[in-house]
Amino acid sequence: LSLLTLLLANALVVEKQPVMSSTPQRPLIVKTGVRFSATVRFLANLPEFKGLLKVKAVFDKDVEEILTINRLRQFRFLRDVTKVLDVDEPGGDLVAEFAHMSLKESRVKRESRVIVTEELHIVKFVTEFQFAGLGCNIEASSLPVVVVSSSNQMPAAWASVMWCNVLSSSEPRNLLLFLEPPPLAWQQLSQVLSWQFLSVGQRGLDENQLSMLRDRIVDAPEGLVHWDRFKNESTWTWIDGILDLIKRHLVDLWRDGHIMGFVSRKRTNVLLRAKPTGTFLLRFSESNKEGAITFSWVDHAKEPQLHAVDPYTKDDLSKMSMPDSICRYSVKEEGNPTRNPLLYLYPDIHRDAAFGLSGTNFSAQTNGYIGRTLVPTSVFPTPPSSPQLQMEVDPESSAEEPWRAQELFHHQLDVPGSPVWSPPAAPSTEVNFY
Amino acid sequence: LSLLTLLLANALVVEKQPVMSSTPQRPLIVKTGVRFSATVRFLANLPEFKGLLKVKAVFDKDVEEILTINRLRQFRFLRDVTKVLDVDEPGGDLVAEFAHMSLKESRVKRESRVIVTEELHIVKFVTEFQFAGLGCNIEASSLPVVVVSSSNQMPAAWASVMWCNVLSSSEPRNLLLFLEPPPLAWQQLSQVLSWQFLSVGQRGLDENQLSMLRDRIVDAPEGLVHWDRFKNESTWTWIDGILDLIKRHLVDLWRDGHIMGFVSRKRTNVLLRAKPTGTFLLRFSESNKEGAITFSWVDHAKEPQLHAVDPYTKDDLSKMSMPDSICRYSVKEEGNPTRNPLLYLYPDIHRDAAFGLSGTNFSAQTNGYIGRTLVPTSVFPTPPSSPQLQMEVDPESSAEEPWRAQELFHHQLDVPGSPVWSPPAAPSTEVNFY
DNA sequence: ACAGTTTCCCGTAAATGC
DNA sequence: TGCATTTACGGGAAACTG
Repeated sequence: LSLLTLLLANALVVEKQPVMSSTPQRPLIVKTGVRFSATVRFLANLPEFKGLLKVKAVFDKDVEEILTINRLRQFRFLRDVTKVLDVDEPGGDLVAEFAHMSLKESRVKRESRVIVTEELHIVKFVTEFQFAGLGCNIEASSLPVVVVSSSNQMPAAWASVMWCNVLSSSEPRNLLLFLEPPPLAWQQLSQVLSWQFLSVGQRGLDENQLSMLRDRIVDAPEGLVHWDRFKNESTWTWIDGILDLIKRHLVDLWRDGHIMGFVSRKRTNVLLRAKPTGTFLLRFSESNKEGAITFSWVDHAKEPQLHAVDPYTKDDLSKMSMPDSICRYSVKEEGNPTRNPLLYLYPDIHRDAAFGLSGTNFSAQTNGYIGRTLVPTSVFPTPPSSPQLQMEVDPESSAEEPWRAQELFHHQLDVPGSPVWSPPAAPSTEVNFY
Repeated sequence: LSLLTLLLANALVVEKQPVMSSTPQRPLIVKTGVRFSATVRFLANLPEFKGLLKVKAVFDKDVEEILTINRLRQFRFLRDVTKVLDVDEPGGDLVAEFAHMSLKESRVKRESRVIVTEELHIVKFVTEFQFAGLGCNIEASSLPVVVVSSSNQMPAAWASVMWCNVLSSSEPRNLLLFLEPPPLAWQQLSQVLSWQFLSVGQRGLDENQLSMLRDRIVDAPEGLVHWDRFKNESTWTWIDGILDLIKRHLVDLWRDGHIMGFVSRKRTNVLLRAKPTGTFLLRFSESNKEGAITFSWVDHAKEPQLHAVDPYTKDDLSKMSMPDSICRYSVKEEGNPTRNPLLYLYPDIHRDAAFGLSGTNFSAQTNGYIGRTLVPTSVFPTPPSSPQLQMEVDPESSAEEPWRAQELFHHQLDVPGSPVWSPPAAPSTEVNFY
């Protein structure tokens, strides 16, 4: 009998994914009061057990030892907690699908050294099996679960899940991981980060992007990243804000590799300086707390000169999409007609080839009304009037004469090759979470 | 004893208002699962009853006769349904405050000829009073209550409440009012409508506005408005959309009387035609299903000519406020510098006096980044230019071909005196960027 | 007072019911 | 199938709680 028990214990497998999210991007985080689902699959294909195996979900079973050290929050299921294993399709496995699970916190005094998004919980599925008068219990366990009560906890929860998943390959499962969170090698962390971008934006991070992130995140010479440092505002919160920005507004551009994104200001200057006037690139703001993206362009009017527009946040992009913001961008200099200084996406893609003449342009009169459009506009100070503006505007350049446009045209023909940064061929590096 | 009963019955008064809304604009509508509060006050100041009167809230008490005709939805309270009358402040009345009431629908088969937002319900507060071994019951009743389950039912619910409130002064309370809803005299309805605007926007409707509404709403010569007509899309739904627009984006402008709003296109033309070029007014779109607002202006360039911009919906106004949209509005005519054609708010208030140089203007460079602003722009076709070009003038024309830039440049120098449009005396009529 | 955490609730989208 | 009505839940803000 004990042999049978072991066999069955290894035969139960738990699949768990959030309901409502067709692309399960952020699994293993459960929000109280929001339903989720789990499927338990009996791997040994023994249809003769059909109807005999009743599975029950139990939250945080057998973690008493944890509660003596850390008094974590306790939760209970609201409904739907037992199912009978049954064949899904003819000849298929025995499965039980828990479709409408939902957690509610049991109000007990919490007393823990870790914050709630560092609490790791477990959902166990227990089978009680009656056979020839003898009973035995079989269990299957979910991956560690982070329970949140509000979506404002999602970024922190997601950080925990990432950290956990990286460590699970090397360490035995440890629900008290965050009491003494081990550091991660950059090599490991970078892969998980890249996978985030792949998951959210259908494209991972390339060498150059990872290199910039490494410079920003890793300070220790050994190449380790510590949990406290990773979790702080200028690391994960910053990256998560960018992921959010991509998810909401930039999926297409990111997927197509039109966003260099993680590139320092210094390197931006180096790259663009070697290019003709009007070459620009997109990069994420390094200072902005919430995700933000800006474009920088080069102007060789007299001497090489670099400009960057005030970064766009999600609020800005909800007013006008990035392609529109680029294609309609206007610079106004006193005495000159407005113009769009953005001509070539680095290295040498024509602006409209990359960003299209997207969306609605000026609409004609409709129904007797005059159409209108918002035009993103920057005003450039005119040379004589701006001595106090210490910024990057070269007071001499100012593009007032028509010959300058000729120069632009000349540059356009004179496009050299040699892309310093080339988009990766296909999203490659990935970490499998399932 | 029966005398005492009567006395007490008249002495109970119910105050009812939604929690969470400091200005109780839309009361007597309760949403399932959302808490509301009610205060029951015992008018006869008899502190000796303190602690003896227990009040219980009952939903739809004694409306059995209604259920035989109309099988309405049934609801029950989730919690907090009994309170003991107590003195609030020293020497004050006896009151009971039901602070956390909330309704849940009891699932029974509904079978009614009216839609759910026409169902009228009642909350009764019942007192059981024990005195010298004798008991008597005292009741107090709320005003009719409309119960909704989602905020998408609020406009319809609000229509019912308005209709009800007008009729309650002339008719006895009738929970089956909407089986045969009586028509309303315009005189009555108009007052309620005006009060809505007062409540939402701190200013009621004036004679002219009401007159326009009357023309639109009342068709019967007797001056009656019928419920079915009022409730339809082009009446209440339209008005409610405008109320919503005011509440979200236009409170200040409405309060200050800068929005004429309800004025026909024809009358707009008459008013503006008699005014100098650049005079404009704000009116609500009559065709747009959701609330929308437009501005019309007059131009005496050659012959008197009226223009109106494509109306702004709440989506548009969430991208840029109305004052900003007005103060930064730009018209682009080929060969001319852009200009703002809006000079004087009807009758003769200078634009900036009414709408200020509101909000953030073009910000200079911040943190090394170049500031940017959205400029609402319309392109006007120029008479002589090719007829098929009358729309779709690319605003940027990005100076890619030198001859084209020269042409633009030439045009710019060749600015004719623009006799059509004369600048006003006060600060610059140009779009102010700083 | 304050930070961490949860609850509340609008508005939209999806699901449900008839 | 379509419409009426309810449920689901993300996200922002208020409320809670030590």
